[in-house]
Amino acid sequence: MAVTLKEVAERAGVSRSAVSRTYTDGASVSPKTRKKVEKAAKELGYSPNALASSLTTGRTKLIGLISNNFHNPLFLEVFDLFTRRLQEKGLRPLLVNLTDETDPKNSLRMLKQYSVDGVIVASSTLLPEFAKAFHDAKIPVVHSFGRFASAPDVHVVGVDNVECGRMAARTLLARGYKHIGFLGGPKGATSTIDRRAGFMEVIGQAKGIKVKVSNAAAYSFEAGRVAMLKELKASPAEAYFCGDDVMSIGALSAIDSAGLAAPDDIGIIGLNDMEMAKWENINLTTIRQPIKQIVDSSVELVMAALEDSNRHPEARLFSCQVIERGTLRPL
Amino acid sequence: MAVTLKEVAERAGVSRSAVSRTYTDGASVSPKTRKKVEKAAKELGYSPNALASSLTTGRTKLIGLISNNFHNPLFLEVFDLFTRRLQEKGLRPLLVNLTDETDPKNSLRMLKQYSVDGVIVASSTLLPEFAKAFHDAKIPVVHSFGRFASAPDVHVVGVDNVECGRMAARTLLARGYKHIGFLGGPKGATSTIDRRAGFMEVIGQAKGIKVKVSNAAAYSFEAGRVAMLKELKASPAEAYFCGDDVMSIGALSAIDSAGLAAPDDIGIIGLNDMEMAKWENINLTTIRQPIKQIVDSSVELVMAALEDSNRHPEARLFSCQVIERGTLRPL
DNA sequence: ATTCAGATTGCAACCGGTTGCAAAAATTGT
DNA sequence: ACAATTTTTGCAACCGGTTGCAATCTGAAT
Repeated sequence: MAVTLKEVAERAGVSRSAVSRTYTDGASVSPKTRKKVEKAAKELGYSPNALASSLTTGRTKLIGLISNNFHNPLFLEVFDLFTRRLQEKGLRPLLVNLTDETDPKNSLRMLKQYSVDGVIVASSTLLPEFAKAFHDAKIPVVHSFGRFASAPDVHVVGVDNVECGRMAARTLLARGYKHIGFLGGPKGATSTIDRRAGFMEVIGQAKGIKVKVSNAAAYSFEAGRVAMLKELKASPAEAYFCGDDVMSIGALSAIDSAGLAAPDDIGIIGLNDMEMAKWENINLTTIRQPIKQIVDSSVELVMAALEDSNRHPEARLFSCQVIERGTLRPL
Repeated sequence: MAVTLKEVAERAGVSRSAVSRTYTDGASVSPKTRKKVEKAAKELGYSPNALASSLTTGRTKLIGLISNNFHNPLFLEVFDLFTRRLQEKGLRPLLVNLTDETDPKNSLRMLKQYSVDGVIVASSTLLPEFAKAFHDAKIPVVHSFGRFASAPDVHVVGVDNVECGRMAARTLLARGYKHIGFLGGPKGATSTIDRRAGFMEVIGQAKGIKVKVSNAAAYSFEAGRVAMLKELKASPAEAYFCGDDVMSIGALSAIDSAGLAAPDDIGIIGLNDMEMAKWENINLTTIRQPIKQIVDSSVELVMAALEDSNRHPEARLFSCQVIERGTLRPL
């Protein structure tokens, strides 16, 4: 079917090794034979079979890109960035959708079958067991958007969610809100737990502030809307820190439905700064996660882990930044 | 590194062939040896190397999933559906991002290197040259969301955009709009060209209707907003058929910025029915593309093409449906 | 012209599997 | 118990590459 190395070798009148060497850099080939080979290859339309070579080299250049976030628009941006960056580095993403997967075993088997060189787990909600399972199978893995730990099991790159919580609280306090709300994502999500801790820490140090805490069922529009609708029934706070941007938009929609408006009646600050947040009809004040940096750093880290597979697990944290838009009262 | 077939064979006290056969269905193995092999495999944690086997079988079960739509939220849904469906069928998506690729050669080389069994091009804006290039290289390819042609070069599955245009026009006429607008996507996009043709056909048959046509620079929020802002300056139509949902949302935002509202001042009908369209604060009347069916059918078709690689190119078209929401005046 | 180091080349074995073929084993019928 | 079938098994070659090694070639130095 496809053109093979052997055919090229015959046509060029050289050995198979010679052909192989022209396509492995660092190998010793004279300019003369290289010319011959390249000529023959071009005529035949040859391109080396990466999978076959992986057999001997032990490297497929395949990276498992694993996620269960296929409903948060932020992740479209994340996939865009990951695929481009991996391509730039000569790696190929094998996309794995873990949406309704509960058993790490299955995904592990799948990844082993395709002998991926490494794995990037891109999710803030995926159970750490998954990343752990890959790690235990000696597959280099980095957990992007994962939870920070000072002594992590696996490489982690993301943001310091505790600090994000503090940042949100400070932002709300600075604007003079006295009654503020923490509207988190799903209760069990580590991101929510951490943000809440930071949030409460700062609030606790302030005086005369009333807080209320609640959780949405998911990081989604609908869950955000439902949660805010519920808030509005029982004396709502003046401003809320919402679990993420898409939840925030749900909350804004609830506010609007109730005949109220942000920031005049209720303030909202989100988290992520996804593309949509800056749409004029949304114009959401939010905390930006530097996703480009997280992605680039994840790729860099997985490559480093490829080189040295018992590299010590590392946590890389990036700082976030408040993006002022129109859903919080001005300073 | 990884456990190989040979080790399992030794441990189980059988030949390598026996092990191989236990994992290829349809092969002849006695229950007894199968037991032994499975035991040894379990103890060793063996899983067969799909890439190595692809060498002899000629099938990698890798499917190139190619797109340049990483900014339209609809495509997150599309990727979700594709990855799940492919996984269900035992295929693995190798994701390729063509965002800034102009030369089909590069992508072709990349796909050949990884000897994908087939390719799914998921994009309505990608140049047909790409799909064509893969097809010429004898790689089974289906173009999802591609342009219908009665004698297509490659397998196509999508919707009949001409009919969508007609449907939009009929919907607007039925609501009594007399001055209507076609606000298309980028001028060169075949989807826009086709929809416009259908739209104008129906309008042409109606009496006393005024039409105006314009194009946005891209299928994006910003382009939709800019285009509508421009419309609003010079006597706008009463209602518009917008290139797609995300453009529609941009247009709605422009309408809102101008102090107007839909549907009271200006009506909008979109196309796609992406998840966001039903968000309460958007509530967009739109034409639904049955993306689940398109995806499932694409996967089915690519699998069929794998079986019979000179299967005659086929176009599969699905019908769309108007989804009534709140951006068009009621009937 | 000779020597020698360094560069280039081909041979052959190997990577982790699959598969056609013939031999061996199990099953069937009588 | 024996022959005829059918099933199971292992051997060995092969898939498309890579790579250690020894042989050959090259050019510079003597």
